[in-house]
Amino acid sequence: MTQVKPMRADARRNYDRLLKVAAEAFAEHGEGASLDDIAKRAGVGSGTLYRHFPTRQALLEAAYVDRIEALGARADEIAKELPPGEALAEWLYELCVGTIQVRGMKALLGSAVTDGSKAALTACGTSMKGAAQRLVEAAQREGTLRHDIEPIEVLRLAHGVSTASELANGQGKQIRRYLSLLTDGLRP
Amino acid sequence: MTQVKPMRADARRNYDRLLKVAAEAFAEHGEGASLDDIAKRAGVGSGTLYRHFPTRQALLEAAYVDRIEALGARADEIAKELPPGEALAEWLYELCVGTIQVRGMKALLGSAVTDGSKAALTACGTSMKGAAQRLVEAAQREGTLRHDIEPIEVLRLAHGVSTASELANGQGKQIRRYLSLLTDGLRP
DNA sequence: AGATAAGCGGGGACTGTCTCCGTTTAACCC
DNA sequence: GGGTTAAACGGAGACAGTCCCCGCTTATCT
Repeated sequence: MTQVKPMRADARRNYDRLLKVAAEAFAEHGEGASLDDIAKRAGVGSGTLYRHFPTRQALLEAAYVDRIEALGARADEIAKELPPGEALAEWLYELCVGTIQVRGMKALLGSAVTDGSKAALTACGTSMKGAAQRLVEAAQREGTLRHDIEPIEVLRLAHGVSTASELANGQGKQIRRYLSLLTDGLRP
Repeated sequence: MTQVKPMRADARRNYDRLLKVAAEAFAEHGEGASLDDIAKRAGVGSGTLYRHFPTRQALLEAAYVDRIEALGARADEIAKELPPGEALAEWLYELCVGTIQVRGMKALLGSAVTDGSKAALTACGTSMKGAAQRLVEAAQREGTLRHDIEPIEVLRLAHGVSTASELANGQGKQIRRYLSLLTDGLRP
């Protein structure tokens, strides 16, 4: 489903450059980075940017899908190496680190787990929810995680932990600490 | 230290109207509400707004100090009615509810507990930290709360819980649930 | 090479922020 | 009351960002 017809060569070139520049810009200035500026730095007009990516959200998502999907794949790797409970904790840790370090990703992951918006069906949202579901269900089967909790709730809570850690501003030192508080609370 | 010289009558009038309108606007449109629009709705020029409140943050704070201080006072009321551990939990609940319901307050409370910015010394930051400290220390003395946790960390974690609850979008139903997860994790 | 439609890009309308400075007016003194 | 003065006002305008529109360019196919 990537594309019914292959893109024209120039379109493809511009698309790729925009993505590359956007990832840098969002990482540097956060999700509020100037879109016209991204267009300029990619050497295209703003019209081109808005045609490829109608909203800021769309660009944000496109710029980080690969990273998100890597995180999804990472869930399965970790699941092979550690017992379910620890695997979940470790994956959440990596998720939080990513959320904080790559500045633009916070907004993206946040909207991916927001209830009630139409953003629920984005590619990266699906990927995250899938990964979370596998780890959560395994941990519940093992008996190290409460049964009265849904995968998406775990993602939301992890987002909360990221927010709290960000406030502490200690270059991520707090993440493990705060996350362990959460996992303690999540035991049966 | 309210004011060395009393304000001129017109200045005081404008100041008050701005505050009233600002509280409404922030509640309605969130922290991003248009400042020029607030000025217009208050019937003053934008210059007047910016003279009284040099930054968005300043206006936000001025608009909600009374609410914040009420929350500070509430801490002591609750402390009289409930044993320390429960008192802390109840106060955090009210704090989270306020954070979510009054849209503009989230940004304000967030920056109040952010480490490393100069915003640390704001009036409402001090008020919150004081209230948190009293409840946290009481609970620790009682033995229902870990000793290796600081008051400000509790505030940051509560902010995280608010964020997570907000994502769930269930009109605050999740708050108790998510908060109890946190308090479970915070037990010794 | 020529036809054609996909794609480009930047000008411009619009919204919001924030400052500057000429004008107004409250407060004080006689 | 009337005059003086400094505090306060207000809105024009410079600037930055978003986003759309439409005449021009160019990749692709024959």
